[in-house]
Amino acid sequence: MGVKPDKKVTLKDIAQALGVATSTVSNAYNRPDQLSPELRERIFETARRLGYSGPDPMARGLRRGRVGAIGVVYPDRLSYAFTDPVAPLFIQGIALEAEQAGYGLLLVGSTPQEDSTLAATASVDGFVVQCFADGDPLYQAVIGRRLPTVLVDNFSDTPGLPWVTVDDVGGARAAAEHLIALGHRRLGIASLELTRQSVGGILTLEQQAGASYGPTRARLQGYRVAVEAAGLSWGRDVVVYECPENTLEEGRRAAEVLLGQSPRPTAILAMSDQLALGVLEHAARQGTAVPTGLSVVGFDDAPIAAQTTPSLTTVRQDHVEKGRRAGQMLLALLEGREALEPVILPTRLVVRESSGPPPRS
Amino acid sequence: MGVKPDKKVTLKDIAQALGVATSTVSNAYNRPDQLSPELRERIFETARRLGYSGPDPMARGLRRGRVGAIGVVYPDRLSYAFTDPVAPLFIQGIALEAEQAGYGLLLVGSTPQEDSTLAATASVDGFVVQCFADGDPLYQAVIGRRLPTVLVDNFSDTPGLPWVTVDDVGGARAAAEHLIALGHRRLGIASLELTRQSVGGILTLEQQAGASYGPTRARLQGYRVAVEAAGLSWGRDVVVYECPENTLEEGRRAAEVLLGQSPRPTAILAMSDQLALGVLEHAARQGTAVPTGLSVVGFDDAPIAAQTTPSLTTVRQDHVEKGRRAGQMLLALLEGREALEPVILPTRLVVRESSGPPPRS
DNA sequence: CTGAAAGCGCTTACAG
DNA sequence: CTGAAAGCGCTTACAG
Repeated sequence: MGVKPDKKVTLKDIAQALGVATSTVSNAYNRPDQLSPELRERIFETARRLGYSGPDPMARGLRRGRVGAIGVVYPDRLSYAFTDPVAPLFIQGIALEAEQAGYGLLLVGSTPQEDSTLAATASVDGFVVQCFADGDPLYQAVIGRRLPTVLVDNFSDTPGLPWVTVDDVGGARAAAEHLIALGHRRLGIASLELTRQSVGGILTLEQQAGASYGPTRARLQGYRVAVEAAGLSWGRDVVVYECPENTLEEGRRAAEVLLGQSPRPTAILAMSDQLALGVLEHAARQGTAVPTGLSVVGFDDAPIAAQTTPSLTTVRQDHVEKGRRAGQMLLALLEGREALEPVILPTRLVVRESSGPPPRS
Repeated sequence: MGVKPDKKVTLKDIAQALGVATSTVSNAYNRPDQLSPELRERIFETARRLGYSGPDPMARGLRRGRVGAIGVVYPDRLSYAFTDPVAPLFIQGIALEAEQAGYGLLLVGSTPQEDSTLAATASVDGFVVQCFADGDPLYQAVIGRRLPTVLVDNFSDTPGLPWVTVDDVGGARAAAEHLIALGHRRLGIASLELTRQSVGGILTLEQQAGASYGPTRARLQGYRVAVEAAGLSWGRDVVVYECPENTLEEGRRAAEVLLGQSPRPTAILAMSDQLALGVLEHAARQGTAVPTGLSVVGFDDAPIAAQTTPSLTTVRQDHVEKGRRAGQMLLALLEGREALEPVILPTRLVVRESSGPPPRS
């Protein structure tokens, strides 16, 4: 340490040392116009000398009812958040707005102990909450705080809070339509989690109906609309595999299982680029050429999607913008401005090299 | 909103409603063993009914002298942090430790207004500070807080605080030695910033001597040791181009300028993978084959380095581990345990496809 | 321009 | 097991 003082120096100490009232010292920091520049400088000088680092943030926060921090809540362990290449983009978007307004970002996730104390005890002025499953205790803890809160990504039980989401249904539909238009008649889906703590595997129709995560549910629906509009049977021509985690490994496993089905799918729709990259990896290892032997379509348009070989056909959503909008909505609430209207951001199919006609057979 | 109560419900309200002392209500939340389970349940029941969401974090923080948050300070605008593919890994490392101990992560950067108020007013128990240039006001503001603080990445003026860094000198040296061993005699360096708010460009020897950022200085030194050990002249055989930002675009520009020198370098050492990827892009656009026409070596071993075509030869450092160690050191301080010793993490050259012998000429 | 006083919402010895 | 009291460090009307 070395710098840690023996006892905390407070505003009061400065006031005493100078023989002025504490309110005057407070004013020196918060209302420069309320005292002479000379006195103000003497106060700062004394503060420096005594090692006073300015008003204590917690005491000030308590008094003012504002700390200057936005809570960004991740539905899982925080360390997992950074496994996903698009999570940083979303946070960047929030940061863009927060830094303008002078707010910091408090990242909150679940703890290994599975309690939700962090959300219950986080010193923040409001929350941005992303993609929770119904009944998640962490989510309940956040809502229980009754702070200004913005919901991101298709919540199923939105309690009247402002929200921003993306057109998951439309994006998924466009992805499936693209493959069907190319001639594919047998599709595999590498799905994100449907419910909390799912174990993964091939899903029955009944299990699919129980999807609790908003984006997952919406994307399944979008795929299905396209499939049925083309006269195909969702139950017979499509296999859905649920990945218990959004990782490369699970993407590989999904590909392995899906390609082991018979009849074999000629294309795989992945609900994230992360999963799609795993599918590409599996294909490369198996010597399956993409797109001639297998078509792959992702979701997100992560920066890496354009850089892989082959580059990835995917559904683009603007994660930075999603974060910005959420930040704007929350700041409007925090600053007492008029609440912003909910927003549905567009998605857009980006066709690259990983999709093509199915192999002739 | 909808959920915002008219007036804040406090612990006192619960106590009054039940006719017990406030301390009893407080105990219900903090010391379950201090009262009967029945009374405790009645208290929670009343809290639910009145819409009390538990003890106010700020008041509790003020009283206890602890908020449960670690400040992670980024030397620039926070939104830039997520431009770098390795920043999330570092944060992930800190998160891994913080979530174990029940701490949240408060991300703090500079604000567009260039003041350092956020660092001065952030409600945190301690700081992890990464890579500041000498005299940066944001850094001064953090140090001025006199909170437990851990320094990451080669600080030049370390005021006796615990720190973790990596062997930048050794890594850079290994990278340069690798190229020299392959036969390269003329090197270009795509450098990270040397000082705050630098404008970039080719650097004179004198300018190089003024490097203020620790890692930049250390890597320049490492490259130089290798160059001079091989009997080459640092001033004559090496061109250093400073990139004012760590982005793909600046990497492209660096390549453009460096390859415009005469004699032309046959290899480029980039101080980050991000810059190296920019160099690769420029080469691809110019039709310069890598590694046959140009060798490129990065720094970091970001996840994407293995995925590019050609894959990137680079210096590996473990960003997650760096974050973990910083987190461990800070937590040791916060929890009053014995301070951990400073750590220098190893770096290691990872040879991939982007480096080879120079073209014959 | 300056100062005395109240109070933000809680926790913690301490006494019973 | 329960309660009265002090105080964490500050800001904000308010009076002068």
